[in-house]
Amino acid sequence: MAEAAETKTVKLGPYDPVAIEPKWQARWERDGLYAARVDPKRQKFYFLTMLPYTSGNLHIGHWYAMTPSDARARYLSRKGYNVMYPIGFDAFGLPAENAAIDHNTHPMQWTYANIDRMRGQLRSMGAMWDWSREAVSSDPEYYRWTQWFFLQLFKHGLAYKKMAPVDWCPKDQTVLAREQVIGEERVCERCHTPVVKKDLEQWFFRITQYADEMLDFSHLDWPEPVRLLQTHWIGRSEGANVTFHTEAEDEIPIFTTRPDTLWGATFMVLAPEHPLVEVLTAAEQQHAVRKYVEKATRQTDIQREAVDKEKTGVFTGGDAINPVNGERIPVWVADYVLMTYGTGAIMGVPAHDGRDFEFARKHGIEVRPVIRPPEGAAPDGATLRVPLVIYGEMINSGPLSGTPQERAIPATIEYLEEHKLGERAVGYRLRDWLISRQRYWGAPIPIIYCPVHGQVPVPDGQLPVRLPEDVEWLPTGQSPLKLHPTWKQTTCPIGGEPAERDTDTMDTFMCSSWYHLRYLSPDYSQAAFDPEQYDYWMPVDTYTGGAEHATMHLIYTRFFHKALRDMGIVRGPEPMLQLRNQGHILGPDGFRMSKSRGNVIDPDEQVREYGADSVRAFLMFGYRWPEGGPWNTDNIHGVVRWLNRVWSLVLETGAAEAADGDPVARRDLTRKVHQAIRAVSNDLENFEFNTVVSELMQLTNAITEANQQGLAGSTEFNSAIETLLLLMAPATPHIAEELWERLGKPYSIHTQPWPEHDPDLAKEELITLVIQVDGKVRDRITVPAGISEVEARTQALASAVVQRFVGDKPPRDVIVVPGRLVNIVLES
RNA sequence: GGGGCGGUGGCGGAACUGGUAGACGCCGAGGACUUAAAAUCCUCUGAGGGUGACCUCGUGUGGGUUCGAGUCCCACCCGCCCCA
Repeated sequence: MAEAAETKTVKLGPYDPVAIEPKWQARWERDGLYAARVDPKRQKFYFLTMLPYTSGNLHIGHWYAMTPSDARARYLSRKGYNVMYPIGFDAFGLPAENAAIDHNTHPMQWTYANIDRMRGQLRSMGAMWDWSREAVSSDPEYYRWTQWFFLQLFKHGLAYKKMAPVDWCPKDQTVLAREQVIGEERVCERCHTPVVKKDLEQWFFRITQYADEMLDFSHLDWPEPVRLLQTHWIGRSEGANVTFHTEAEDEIPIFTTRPDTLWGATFMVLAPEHPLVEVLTAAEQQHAVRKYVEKATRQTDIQREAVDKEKTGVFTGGDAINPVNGERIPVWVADYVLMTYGTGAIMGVPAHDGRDFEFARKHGIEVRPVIRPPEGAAPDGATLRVPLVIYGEMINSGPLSGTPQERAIPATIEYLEEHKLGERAVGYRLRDWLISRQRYWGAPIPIIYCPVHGQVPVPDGQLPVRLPEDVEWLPTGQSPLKLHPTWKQTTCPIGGEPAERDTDTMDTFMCSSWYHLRYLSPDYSQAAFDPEQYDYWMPVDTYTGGAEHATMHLIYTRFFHKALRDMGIVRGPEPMLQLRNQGHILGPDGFRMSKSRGNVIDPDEQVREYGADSVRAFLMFGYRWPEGGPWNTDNIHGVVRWLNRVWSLVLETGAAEAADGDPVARRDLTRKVHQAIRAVSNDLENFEFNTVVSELMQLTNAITEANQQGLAGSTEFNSAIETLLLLMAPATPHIAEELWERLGKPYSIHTQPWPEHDPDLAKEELITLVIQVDGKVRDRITVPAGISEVEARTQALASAVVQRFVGDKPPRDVIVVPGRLVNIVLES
């Protein structure tokens, strides 16, 4: 008894998050509360959230992405899973160099200073990160393995070097992956400078080899929009490869999804960069073609493909032979055909393609319909006003005329194969992944060029190929490593000849394609990861991050996994089983936060002012997580008030003498508690964080009311308070721990089992039965929850209000929805 | 042009498989406490009308299905994203 009295001596005082939060953060870390260890007896859960780029300051957006994830990871841990929730830094990349230029420092210094600052900021969230698993992609012991993976891809024929026209950013002085060129204006995603084309020898990964497999999402619980985005990005299309010829027998291969329109080809178009342009151009067209090609290459990158753009082009003066009918058709050069897409040449079928139609009409080329619309007569090409982008019966198609719609494409392909003119083919929009970068701050490509042995991989024992620190890394268009006086000079690992290193670095998406593996064992030196850790933890069970990574990181990392799987390095069809995307927090003005706009919300300031728990709870409460929205300076007050109310409610009632109170009120309170357990659990499970907080607020309101009814000190009341704290702990870990301790409960609240709800206790005894007349609510009566349909009907008809509407006419129908409503139908 | 997502009070947002629209919170108004203010607490708060407990309207617009539609179907408008 004396002991009980002592535990109830509770210190009062104002809620001061700034005082309690760092204290608990330090304690949790000291105690290794969140260190995840392999434990075969327990069900593992690998919970991964996209790692931050080391941009210098954590953004409120990071909080928005990470703290609800953390709450869910905490919930799963309390449910009994052995949860691993790691964190690290995506530390290589262009912004480090650009910022270093601005700040007149070294990219490495800039990056590591940022990491230090960001570690502090991340700690202030009070998340359950296992810091012992931290990995930094710019550490030599990390990129050693990035390089090793590159070599594995190389050795398995998945990395190759080729000359290619690539997108070059003149400002950042580097090539970009196609994914990094954005918008109609085709600008660099970082600096928004229009990109230009350049021919360079570059390293590519054969991601296209996995195109088909990546269209299979059957192993994944990923959001439909991301799956669609990836499907469209991969862009599989079925059709045929057909080889046209020039009169000089040069081959012009094309890919078409509409082989059934081959007889309607009345011209061909080559991309300006197409090697045959020069060959085909007639003497009298030389000047015009050369001028056009020059102009096109210069503006290649600006709106070349835009649909609304005028279809410009020039005639080469040369002809090609249509293989199916031997007809000579003129070959044009036009910039609406891209060298990087397909084969860089197309057949022009103006009658049945929008862009070809526009081009033909503009340049006076014949339009010849070869497909009859399902209803109606054969159209006349001369008077056709819109292209017939349709499927139908083949006409004007030589031996295949009359082939019905369903047979048109297969029949044509059979014809092509039979006559050796072409064959069935599958085309993809997806291109191989260009990974070379002519910049400094990245992992060097571990290849040595030997005059005798050619491309020679750096032997594993010599990894990592370290990035030299003493370089002039300012952008010049050349790789900085190339300009270093000695770095590139080496000897051939095979024959010892003087040789040169590759001086490019790798796209940073390479680093982030496997970071989930480094988290398994960041200090492991025998391999990229410790197999024992892999066997236990992989695959990632839940992955959270922004949907904007759908066609980049999320495709690359799937490719990477599948490639490694085929090499026997990893197992399983996919690396990340469940994906959930959060939206974005905008500035209070509704625009994207940016320094130039001055609408950036600094999380540190918010934490100083309101405390981490309030910021966390507000970010969960104020938005639909997948959608996000503008930061709302007012709404956070509601959450702050709530936590203050919880604080004083718990502390004021914690010392209450044992009491009973009204039994009905006690049962009501218990019901609310069990309903809250059910709701909070469901919503954490389903990533519905806004209602998690609203349910916790409702439970707080119910307990406050119970307190006013004099229930404080009763078993039910104490249990309600305890449950409230247990349920709050994932969302607001610090205040929950602090109050838990002040109530004399055992450390730590974060290792307490998650409460289970009892369905019987959660069940309502009385319900409000809605009574409608002709679908309009006319009355509400309170009835026992288990009321029979007959009884519900009787009581509804007896309602005085209803009587007024019903009168003496017998109702046409009465619909009873058990537990919900009765609808009395009078009219038909 | 194609595809995706969304449109609910002054605001953020709730609403289970079609069944009480607006939970929870913000803002606002009134009141209590205070010398006063802040904080806190209480009441009200979709619109219109009858001045409490009554009716009408109301989930982007127009149609439809249904006893009943925010929810399902068709057409359209607007916003955001992706692709051309």
